[in-house]
Amino acid sequence: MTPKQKGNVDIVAVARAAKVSPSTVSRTFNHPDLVSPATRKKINRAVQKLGYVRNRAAQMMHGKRSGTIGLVVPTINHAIFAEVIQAFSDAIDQAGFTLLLASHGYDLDREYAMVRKLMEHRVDGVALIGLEHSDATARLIAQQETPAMAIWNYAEESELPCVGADNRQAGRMAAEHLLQLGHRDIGLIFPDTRGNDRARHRLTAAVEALETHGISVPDERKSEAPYSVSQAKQAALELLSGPSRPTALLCGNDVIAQGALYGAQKCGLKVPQDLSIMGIGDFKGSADIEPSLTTVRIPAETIGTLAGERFTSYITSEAPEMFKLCCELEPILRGTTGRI
Amino acid sequence: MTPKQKGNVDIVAVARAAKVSPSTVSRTFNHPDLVSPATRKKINRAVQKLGYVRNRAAQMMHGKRSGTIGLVVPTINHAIFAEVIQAFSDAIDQAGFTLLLASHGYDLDREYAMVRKLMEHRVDGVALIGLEHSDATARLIAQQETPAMAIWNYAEESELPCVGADNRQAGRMAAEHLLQLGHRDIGLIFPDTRGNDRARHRLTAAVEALETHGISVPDERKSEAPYSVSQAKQAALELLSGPSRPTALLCGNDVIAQGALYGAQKCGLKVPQDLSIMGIGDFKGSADIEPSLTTVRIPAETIGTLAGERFTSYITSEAPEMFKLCCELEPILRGTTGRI
DNA sequence: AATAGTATTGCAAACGTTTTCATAAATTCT
DNA sequence: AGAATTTATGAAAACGTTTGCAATACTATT
Repeated sequence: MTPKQKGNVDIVAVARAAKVSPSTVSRTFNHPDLVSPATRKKINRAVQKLGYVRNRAAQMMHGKRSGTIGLVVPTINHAIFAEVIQAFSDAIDQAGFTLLLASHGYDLDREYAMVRKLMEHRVDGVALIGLEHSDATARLIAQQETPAMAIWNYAEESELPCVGADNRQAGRMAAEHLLQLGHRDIGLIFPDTRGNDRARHRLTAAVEALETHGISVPDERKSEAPYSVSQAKQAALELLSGPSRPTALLCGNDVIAQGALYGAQKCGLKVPQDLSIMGIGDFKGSADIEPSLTTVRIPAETIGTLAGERFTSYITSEAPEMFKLCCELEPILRGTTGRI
Repeated sequence: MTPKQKGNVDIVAVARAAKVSPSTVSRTFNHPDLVSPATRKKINRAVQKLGYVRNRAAQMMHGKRSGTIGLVVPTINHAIFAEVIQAFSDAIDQAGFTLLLASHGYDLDREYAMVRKLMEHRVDGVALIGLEHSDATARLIAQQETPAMAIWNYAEESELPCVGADNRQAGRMAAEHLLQLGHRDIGLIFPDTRGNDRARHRLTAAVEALETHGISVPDERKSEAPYSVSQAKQAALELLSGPSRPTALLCGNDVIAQGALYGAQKCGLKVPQDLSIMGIGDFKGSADIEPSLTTVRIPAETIGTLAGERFTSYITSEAPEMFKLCCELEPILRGTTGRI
C-alpha cells in the first residue's frame, strides 16, 4: 500500500518524489506563503504517499524550539496532582507543545536528576511543583537559561514565575473554620513536611491560627501520614483511640481527610456529630463522599490551565515578562464539619 | 561563578576548554574506555566548569535512540490510569528513558493526532491504552516502524505486544460473584463503550454470564455514566429511585462503584444489607472506603511496571521478540456485597 | 521590446553530535 | 634497536533540517 523506501522517509525523499529541492519542501511547512500553490500541492501529495512525518529533533538544531515542556511532579499517583497534570497538559497541547513528565517521589535530589534529564532533551521550559528545590536545581536552571516556573504555590518573593495558591492562607482558613464552629480540641494529620513546602506552610499557618486563639496543639494530637487514604485512616484510628479524643481533625489534604473519615466511621463515630473533619484541596470526588467533605478549595484545574497558558506564552514571547498568579482559595462548607 | 560563554555550551566549547578535539569529548561520554584517564579528567573538569548538558536531539540524528517513550492515555485525571502511568514512568525511567505523555479524552481521532505528535518527536516507542484504535493510528505505527504496545488489555490475537488483563474475564468474575450470592435482579452502570474496548468487554461478558444463568437485564436496569464519582452517584440515584430496585449493582469500575455507594447511602440504603455493590479495578483507596469495596482486582501497578520493563527491553533489544502478558485477576471480597 | 520588479526555486552552509578512518605515540616483542 | 602491535587522539563526513543568498522565471511598466 504505502511503499516505504527502505526505512527513512526524510525531507529529501519527499523532495525527490515531488521533483523539487529540499528547501522548497521545508518552506512548504514553515512558510507556505513563499511557495506557489501548484508546488505545494505536488509536495503534499508526496508527503501523503510517503507517509512523511516531520523530525522535530532536526528542526531543533536550527535554534527552533523543541516543542516540549517538562513537568516534574512529586507523584502522579494521587488525586492531588493528576488534575493539575491533566489541565497543564491540555493547555500546553493547545499551544502546540508536548509534555515530558517526570516524578521524583518527594525527593529533591531525584528532582534535580529529573530536571537534568529533561534538559538533555532540550525542553523549551520546565515546570516544577512548589517553590522549594535544591540549590543544584536552581543553579542548573539559571545556568542553562531554560525558562522555568513553579506551580501550586504562590509567593510574592518567588524568584521563578509561579501560578498557585497561598498555602499558608489555606491552612489558616481551615483552622479558622473549625475555630468558628467552636472547636478547641483539634487533631492534626499532616504528611512529612521536609521538602514539601506546600504541606509545611499549611501546617505552620494552621498552628499559628490556633495559637492566636490561645490554643496549642499537644504532640499527641499531631500525627504524620503520607498522602495515602489507608495510612491516613490508620493515623486517624490512632488519634481517635486515645483516652480522650479531639472534637475535630484538620487534615493536610483531602486524601488524608478521606482516610480520616473512614477511620472515624470505623470507630463508630458519627461525622459531623461526634467529630468534625476538615480537608484541604477539594479534590475531584470530595464533594461526593458521604458525608461530603468540608474543605478549602484549591482550584487545581484552574491552576494547571493558567500555568500552561501563561508558561507557553512566556516561552514563545519575544520579550517575556515575569508572572506571578495567586489563585483564590475558598472554604467549601459541606457535611463533615459541624458546630461542637 | 560559572562563566557561561554567550549561551551555547556545546561539545566543541568543552573540547576547547579541555584542549582536546570534539571527538575525544564525545568518546569520553560514549566509550570512556577508549580515552585515557588523564584526558578524561581534564574533560570532566571542563564539563563541570562550563555546565555542559548533553543534547539528546543532536545525538539522535546519528541513529541513536531519542531516549523517550510516548504514552497516550484516555485521561490522566482519574485514579484509573494515574497508577499505571506512575508505574510505567518509573519503569522506563529505570531504563534511562523519559516519558512523553499525551491524553485524548476517549476520542480515537485525537488519539491519532497525539501519536503523530509523539512521532514527530521521534519517540523510541509508543504505548497505547487498550487494543481498539483507529485505522489511521495503526497505519501510522506500521508505516513509521515505531515500536508500539498496548497496555491494560490482554488479547491472544493482538497484533501489538501487550501487557494487561482480560477484561471479559473481569466482567464475568464480577457477575458470577453476584450470582453466587444469590442476586437475580442486578443493575448495571457502565460508561459509554464506544472506543473503549475495556468497558465493552467487561459489559458484554457480564451480560453473557448473567444470561447463562437465565437472567436478562432489562433496559431500565442499565445506566450509563462516565468515570466520574459524582455522575455515577447520580446514575445510581436514578437506578435506585424506581418503583422496584435491583438487589445489586455491578459497576464498570471502582470509580463508578464508589459513586454508586455514595448514591445508595444518600438514599438511606444500607450496604450490603439492602444493596450489594460490585466494582471492577481495585483502585488505590477502594479497600479503605467504608464499607470497603468488593471488586475484581486488576493489578494496575504490576501492569504498568511490567509494561515498562518489557517495552524498554523490547526497544533496546537487537532481536526484539513479541510479548503478550496476561495479568491475573482476582475477586476481592470485601464489605459492599452480601448474600441476598 | 527592453527594463525593472516580483514571485518562485535551488544551492550550500549551518546546527551539535557520533563515528569511521587515519595518524601519532607508546608499548611490546624479537 | 628496530619492527610490530596497541593505545590515544584528531579530521572529516554524516545525520535531517532551516535559511540567507543567488539565480531563474514570470509580470508589469515604459
